[in-house]
Amino acid sequence: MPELPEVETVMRGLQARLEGRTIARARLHRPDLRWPFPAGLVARLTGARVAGFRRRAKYILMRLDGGDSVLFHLGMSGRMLIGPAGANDIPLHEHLTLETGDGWRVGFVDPRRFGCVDLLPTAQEATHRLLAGLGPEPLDADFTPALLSAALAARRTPIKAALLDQGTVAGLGNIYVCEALFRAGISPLRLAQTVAGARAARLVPAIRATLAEAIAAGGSSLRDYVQPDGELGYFQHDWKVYGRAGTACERCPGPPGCAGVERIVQAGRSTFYCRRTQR
DNA sequence: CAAGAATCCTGTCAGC
DNA sequence: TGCTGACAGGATTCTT
Repeated sequence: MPELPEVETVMRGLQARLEGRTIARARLHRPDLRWPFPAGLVARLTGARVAGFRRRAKYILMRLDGGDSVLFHLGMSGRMLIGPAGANDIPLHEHLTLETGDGWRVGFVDPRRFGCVDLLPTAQEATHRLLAGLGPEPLDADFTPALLSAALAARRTPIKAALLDQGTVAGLGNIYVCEALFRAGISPLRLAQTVAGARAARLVPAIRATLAEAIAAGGSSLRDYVQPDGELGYFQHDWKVYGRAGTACERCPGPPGCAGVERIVQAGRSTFYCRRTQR
């Protein structure tokens, strides 16, 4: 589920609870998620002070005093739950539990186990195997129409697939790609290399605005990014096309001119779009 | 090489 | 109410 805005919001929630605190206790409840947990993870976490956080694409990096970073990826179903420390029972599918010196508990829950956790020297974040190949951050100033069209110039795949490729631009997933293409008025079926010039000039701000609005919604709807049940980061969204097949497209007058939002399948994944306004 | 398919895993929901 | 099959927001790895 989590794409860039959700990951950003989860990270801010972790920041509020963990930054500057000491991890008094760390527990693993199984040996692996997508890959084995790194050797020495629990030992390194225990007693460590959390120096800060950053996000890169859909990865959360928790920096520890002493120069190591813990990398988290939430996969499809990963969640962070917080609550008071002390309870010894482990919620279903909670695989890693942290407890802070000031009495908070953070649990990493991931039923499908597509997520991952790694431990690396902070100085090597940029060259880590999972981070090295990532494209530009879409909210950074260097993500420009010129940069995007250069990245797309040789791509003979639909723009939908090219934007899902984390090497083109980092952090978009199926939902935000659909939403950004709708906002930009670009068909998901369009060949990636033809997204240049005016189309690239529309797409970059569309991606930025779609993500920024979602992050803002997360920040305003949750106090300290925590839901009442202790879940970090998730919030209600108002999609324009995602999951809305068969409903009216808000930009169109309706039938017979427009069939409304349609669902198609591209590379095995659902795409939602309006064929009248997205060209 | 690039692009599409298969794959990991569990939960949920629609339909019978 | 159970059962079955389709599907889910990711990203690597395998095939073509």
